[in-house]
Amino acid sequence: MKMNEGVEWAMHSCVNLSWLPGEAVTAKRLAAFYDLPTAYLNKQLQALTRAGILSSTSGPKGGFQLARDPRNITLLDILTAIDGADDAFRCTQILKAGPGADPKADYREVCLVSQAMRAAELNYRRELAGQTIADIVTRVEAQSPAAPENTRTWFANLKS
Amino acid sequence: MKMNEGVEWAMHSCVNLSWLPGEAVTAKRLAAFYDLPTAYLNKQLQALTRAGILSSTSGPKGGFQLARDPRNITLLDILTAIDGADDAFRCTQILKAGPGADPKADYREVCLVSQAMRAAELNYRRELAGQTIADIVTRVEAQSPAAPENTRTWFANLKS
DNA sequence: TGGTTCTGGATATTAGATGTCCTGAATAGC
DNA sequence: GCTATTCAGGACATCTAATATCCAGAACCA
Repeated sequence: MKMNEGVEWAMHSCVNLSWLPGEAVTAKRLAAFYDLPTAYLNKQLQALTRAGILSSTSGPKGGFQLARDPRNITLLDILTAIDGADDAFRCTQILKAGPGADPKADYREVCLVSQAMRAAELNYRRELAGQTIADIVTRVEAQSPAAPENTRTWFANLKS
Repeated sequence: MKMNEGVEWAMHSCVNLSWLPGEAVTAKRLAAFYDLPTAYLNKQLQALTRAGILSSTSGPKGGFQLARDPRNITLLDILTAIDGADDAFRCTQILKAGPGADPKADYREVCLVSQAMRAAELNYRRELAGQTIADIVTRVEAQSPAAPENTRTWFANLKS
């Protein structure tokens, strides 16, 4: 059970973009910031855009920026945009192959192993839905007060 | 983010074994019950054995059985045995590549994105640790009172 | 018009999950 | 002791998904 690395990239990208409001940042510059592969990060940013988390503009002076208030972007929003909405535990309904199975039953609903796993995962997602990018940003600024300004000057000084 | 299917197999196997106490059940018979590939299910049962959840005996009349009381086998025990103890979200410490990074810091601990994701996952695991095989069994028996007896007769009548 | 950037599809590469096979060790029954 | 059965575990094959690159097209600015 390993999560898409793009989730990590996307979350950090959103934190950085929250410090650059109203500014379009290109995928190349964001990739350079953390030394990530540009084209692949671009794919993640596209996914965030399709999900309505970022907005994008083409052409020179183009790039990505947050599409809405960081207080309204949850960690679950990002996880879902990058990794999809499917649960990690997938009930393959093995009970259906067992003796005494009801062929009409949907064991993804009925099976109690499946229910227990889904309940735990639902809780996990609920917890991520309660955490916003703004929450993270607040904590980062408390931990490293210079971070916002450092980020802004880094992006301002980056040539290419 | 997709979980190993073996987790599902292992949980259902443990439920079945709880209805056959003191009896050694071969991997072949367990596989036949749900029409699973024998050799591969055997690998999962071996993992459960290494984790101390099952005990195994070789030779004729050999097989697997629960190594301890179902009330003392949690869903987390099984998940960990099959899928390992690693978190799904792996902090790759991309902050380390960023400007102004502390080369000595362990960002798996410091990074606040990482912390938020780890906290949610810890909660998930805590919830699974609170659910035992005995809990599942109790619910299954409430839902399908005939299940234990049906399982026992099925295994008793199975020839090969 | 030319250069820049996002969009999205095609494709390559790699890692992990899934599944099979085989040898060896343990064990029960004869 | 001999044989058949079963687990233990490594080697290997296959398949799928993640990771990564590339390119043609559209949007956009100067």
